[in-house]
Amino acid sequence: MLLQMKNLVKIVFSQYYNVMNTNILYTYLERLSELLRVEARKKGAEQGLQPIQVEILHYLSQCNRFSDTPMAVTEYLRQTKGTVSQTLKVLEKKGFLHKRPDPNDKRSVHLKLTTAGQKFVSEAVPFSVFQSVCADLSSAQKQNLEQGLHFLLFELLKANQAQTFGVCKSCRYNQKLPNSTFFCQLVGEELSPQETQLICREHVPV
Amino acid sequence: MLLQMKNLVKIVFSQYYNVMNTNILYTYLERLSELLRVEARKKGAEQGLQPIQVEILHYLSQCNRFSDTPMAVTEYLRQTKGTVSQTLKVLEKKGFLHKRPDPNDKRSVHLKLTTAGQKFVSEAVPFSVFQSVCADLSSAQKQNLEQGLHFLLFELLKANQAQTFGVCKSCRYNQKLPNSTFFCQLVGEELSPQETQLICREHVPV
DNA sequence: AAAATTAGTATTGAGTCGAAACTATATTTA
DNA sequence: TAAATATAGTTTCGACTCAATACTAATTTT
Repeated sequence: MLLQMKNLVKIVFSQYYNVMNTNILYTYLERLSELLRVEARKKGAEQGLQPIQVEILHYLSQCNRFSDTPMAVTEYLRQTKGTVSQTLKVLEKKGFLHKRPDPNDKRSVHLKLTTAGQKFVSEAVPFSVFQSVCADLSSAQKQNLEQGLHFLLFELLKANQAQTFGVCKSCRYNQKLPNSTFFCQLVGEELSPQETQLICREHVPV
Repeated sequence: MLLQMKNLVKIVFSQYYNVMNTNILYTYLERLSELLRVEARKKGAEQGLQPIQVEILHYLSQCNRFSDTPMAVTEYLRQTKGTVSQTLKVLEKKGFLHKRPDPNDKRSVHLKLTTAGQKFVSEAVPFSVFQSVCADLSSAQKQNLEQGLHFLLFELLKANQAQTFGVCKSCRYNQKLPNSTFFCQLVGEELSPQETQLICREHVPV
């Protein structure tokens, strides 16, 4: 590398300079994004999984029972339903999830992780390097980052008129009942405390 | 949507609960990353460009004259040189860049954006929605975010033994000369002030 | 009862991506 | 200085993503 640079010393050729007017935040996010993607690819490759497949498994491990359908995955990942349908087919064939027909709507199916799917997510997401780097953040730094990213994410989603896919705990429709359970005013059903920590496609921020 | 949820009220079926042990920071980054990618895809689609092609053009608009080769792009995006070679071929065919042989090393080529390439980057990166959302951040928030992301990015790169690809201004080898120019102690060449704001593949943080 | 909407699948073509094999040039070493 | 090694880049292959389009079947609206 050094040697190669010694040669570069001799090089002289014209060079236009681009003004650096681009947002540094964008550059950081773009790089981090690419890095995460490459990391997810590496992790997934051990099981023959693509990055998008890893993301789908991760989503399915976090979503509630109203949000585990192909359409919900489609909205979450902001892709077309055809694309998602194909990828789900691959994941099913590989044994990471299976489909259960909805008992009430015959058009609809529910996606459930198999044991292999759950195992993969719990072991591989988020990958260990990321976790150890996060551990080095001070709690103030961590909170600042979380707040900032939350703001960016939700504002971008708002601008795209997309669902926020937050957890019930932070949803307008979620109501605390006296007996330490919760109630969703949209679906009109009771939710256990654990359930309020899962992602919902109908989430509306308070 | 509402109507559909009314039906869900009737649904009763077993549900296992996954413990939410995953890092919220990771989930935010993963989603932001996917959102940025989708957005880049949309922007690029108008010109027939894929997300990765947009990223390559963006990189080439920011890198210095020692870092505009296929190998540098490969390292920056952390992919294989074969993949990058293919993508560059497409970008060249589409008229967004052209290749210039290196006068000193006959193996090497330099990638230069065409006018169309420069025009695309300056208009499309970062996309306008992102810019307007960033404008709503307080300067303190912005600084916190920048610091936090910078930390995550550089620590992850360090963990992967990857080059940091920072700008000369923040490089160990960069030396300020009295006459408001700079000097790179690695390549042994003078750098103009503008040049010190460009990305270098040999960057080593101070 | 007819029309419109919704959930999901299948097909097609351009492109990504890693792996592997390859060419040509440059550097190291013996 | 000749041989071995390293480096920059290209090509080919096969599995996969992805948007677009067309499609089926079920459900809701009119």
